[in-house]
Amino acid sequence: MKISTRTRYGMRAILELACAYGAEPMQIKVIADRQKISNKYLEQLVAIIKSAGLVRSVRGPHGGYVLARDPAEIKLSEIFTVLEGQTLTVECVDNQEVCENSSDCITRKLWKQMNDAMLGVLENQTLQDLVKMTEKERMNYQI
Amino acid sequence: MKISTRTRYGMRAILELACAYGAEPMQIKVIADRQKISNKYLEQLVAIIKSAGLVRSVRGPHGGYVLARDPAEIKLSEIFTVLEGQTLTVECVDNQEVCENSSDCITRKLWKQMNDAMLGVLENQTLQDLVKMTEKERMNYQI
DNA sequence: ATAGAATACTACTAAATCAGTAGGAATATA
DNA sequence: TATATTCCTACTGATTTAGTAGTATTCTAT
Repeated sequence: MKISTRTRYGMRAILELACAYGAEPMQIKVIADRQKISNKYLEQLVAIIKSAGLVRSVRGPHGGYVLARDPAEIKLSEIFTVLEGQTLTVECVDNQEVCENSSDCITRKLWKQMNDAMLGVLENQTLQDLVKMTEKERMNYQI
Repeated sequence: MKISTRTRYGMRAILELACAYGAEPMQIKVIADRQKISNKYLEQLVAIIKSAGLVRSVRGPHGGYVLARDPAEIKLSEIFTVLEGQTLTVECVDNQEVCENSSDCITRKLWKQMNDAMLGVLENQTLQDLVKMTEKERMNYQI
């Protein structure tokens, strides 16, 4: 059970944009270089994030991408869902109807516990929290 | 991000064996029928569980499988790991060396939180807990 | 105007994984 | 010896993943 590269790259990319919130648009190329991600692949990932309304784009020279909302207003769960899909463990957790036994399935209760445990982590943090951690990390590095 | 069918089926199968702990060996066929799982596929899954030492087998007529240890002594994390693999979110969480940036990677901290959240669920429950829930569920049904 | 910088769009692909199916070998029981 | 069961291995179609590739579109600056 792994988080896809798509989600890992996408999260790193949007964190870059969150760190640059309020500044000039940032280009795919810049993010790709910094994060060591394939330029072309990242293009597609950012397109996904954009179509979800999390970032806006500016075309042409000096263009790039900017975060669409304040980092404090973007929960990590929202980003994760866009990139990885809604299901965190098993489909029947979100959608009882996919299995007729779901109402009294014991293992489903287990998957739901795991699901909710992850969801708690993602719901209780925003991009702003990651930005702060990034800044703190950079300070440590400088000292 | 989904838990594989392998893990879901395998967990249901071992729960059947846990419910039958102390009784006669239970055959693949019986489990497969009850859980509506392909017989042949389940054979392979139980083989995985067996090679991990969680169940023992008895060949020939009246044979089948029995849980190798008391259900209370088998943590759910052990079963999950055998079926799904060690990684719950991202490899670098268990294995820092797979990425040179892991030491100051902010997103890794996030994946680790999610990882630990799930692990907490799996570490703090044993098969015995699922057996009890199963019995309770059956009682509700009878009333 | 036009060159160039950037995003936007669409199609293709190699590799891996998943969820099985299939068939027969080995072993124990009655 | 017939039968019930596990054991072992090989194959397969479908899907997903992590890209690569090429071109079209849009905006800016000169």
